[in-house]
Amino acid sequence: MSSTGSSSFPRSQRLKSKKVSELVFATGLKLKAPPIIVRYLDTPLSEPVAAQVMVTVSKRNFKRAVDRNRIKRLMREAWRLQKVELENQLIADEKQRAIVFIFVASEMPNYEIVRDAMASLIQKMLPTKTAQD
RNA sequence: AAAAAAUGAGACUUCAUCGCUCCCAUACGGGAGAGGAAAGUCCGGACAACGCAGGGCACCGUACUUCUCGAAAGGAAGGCAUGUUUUACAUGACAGAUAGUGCUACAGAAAUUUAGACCGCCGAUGGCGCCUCACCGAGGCAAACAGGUAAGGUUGAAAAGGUGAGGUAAGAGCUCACCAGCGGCGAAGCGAUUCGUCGGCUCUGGUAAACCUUGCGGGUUGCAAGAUCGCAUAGACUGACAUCUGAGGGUUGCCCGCCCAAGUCAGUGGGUUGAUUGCAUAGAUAAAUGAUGAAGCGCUUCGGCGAACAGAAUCCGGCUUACCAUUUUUUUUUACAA
RNA sequence: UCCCCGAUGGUGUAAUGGUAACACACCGGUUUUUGGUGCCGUUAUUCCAGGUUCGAGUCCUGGUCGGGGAA
Repeated sequence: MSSTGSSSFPRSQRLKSKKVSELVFATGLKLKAPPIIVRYLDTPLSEPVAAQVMVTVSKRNFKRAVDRNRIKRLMREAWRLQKVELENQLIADEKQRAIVFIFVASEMPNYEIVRDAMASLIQKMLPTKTAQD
């Protein structure tokens, strides 16, 4: 496991396992900060990282691949720049976490909306973690 | 000058910081990184597997000519047809309806192996009736009985060439002239085709984006093809057929042919379903190509915006569809000036 | 990525190239004291745009939307 958090986001920090993702959708905790919903679960991961993240956008709301690609890139960028605090907390607690971000609105967002929603979600995930301890 | 249409170009640029994917490097570090359509998947090709040689049928595609491209339903030039603002553009699945079969509703008298007589026209010829001529017989009149007739009317998308003249009892390509279509011959052209001439019109409605016929072309399946490694494994039971005069299999939509052949097929019930490669001078596999700031440039309703269509998944060529600002060329219309 | 299908009233389905039919639902009328039942009626640019044909839901071409399959 990498010793400290940083603002890089390599492939090893992407959630790719079908089993883990199904487990997250079935039993993970759920938090809302419109227009994003997050589901997450503390579980052992295949790679030695603090967290693995997946972002999704429904094809039903955004028909064109260009729009879906842009929203997913904005969400990844917002996560990359704000994840350090949560990562450090997880490393301190020696836990691994699988996280899925779901974009549920049907209108194109700008970067400020995505960044603020992501910040709100990360702050919400921190207290619940500390409360369990 | 404006508007509209068609057509071609164009598809923001540079720098810095933080990141992402791949490659090179021991390391520091360095390099590459979405489109004109990446789209639709409509054509064609590369590549791959299958067939053990080969042949036939079925099926599918295609259809004016010449040239061109590795090939194609692509491109260029030309011919013909249709349309229009009619002589210049646009469009065209432009082989065959005289090989055969089918369909052609309703309406209409009649809708296709020279059809069809409802109204109409005629009734020369034959017959019935009446009248006149003093006979045999001849002539006339009326009706429309037999019958003739496709000129005219009616229906329909379509009624069996069109117009005119002759002809006839009335009519009819029955005859003639011109036109249209068909066929033969000659000339021009590589050719599609065009022009001229002759012939008969007894055989000629439409539909082939109906079956079909003719010519030409196509083996089938697609990177989830395929290859390698790994993991698992299984025998059993039931039924059928057969053991060289041979079941079954290779074998594909089918058949012939060819090859293998002692066990095979079907069902019940079980096991496995990971990775690498294929794969690229962008290149992954829950799928990278982004965010922020500055300057320039463009637009602006002076707030600002970076645009429209749109995001590589084996690759290449073409087609089709979508498309903002700016701009090239052409055409048309309107206005103004000379 | 590759290969295939489909689209008909509000819903579910029909329809040899020849008047778009049936059932349920909705709405209106009628019968009934009222409601139900029954009876009568209304409701479709056959997904869109072109083409072939005398005539297209059907045949052909292009597009839009929806659905399915693959080792």
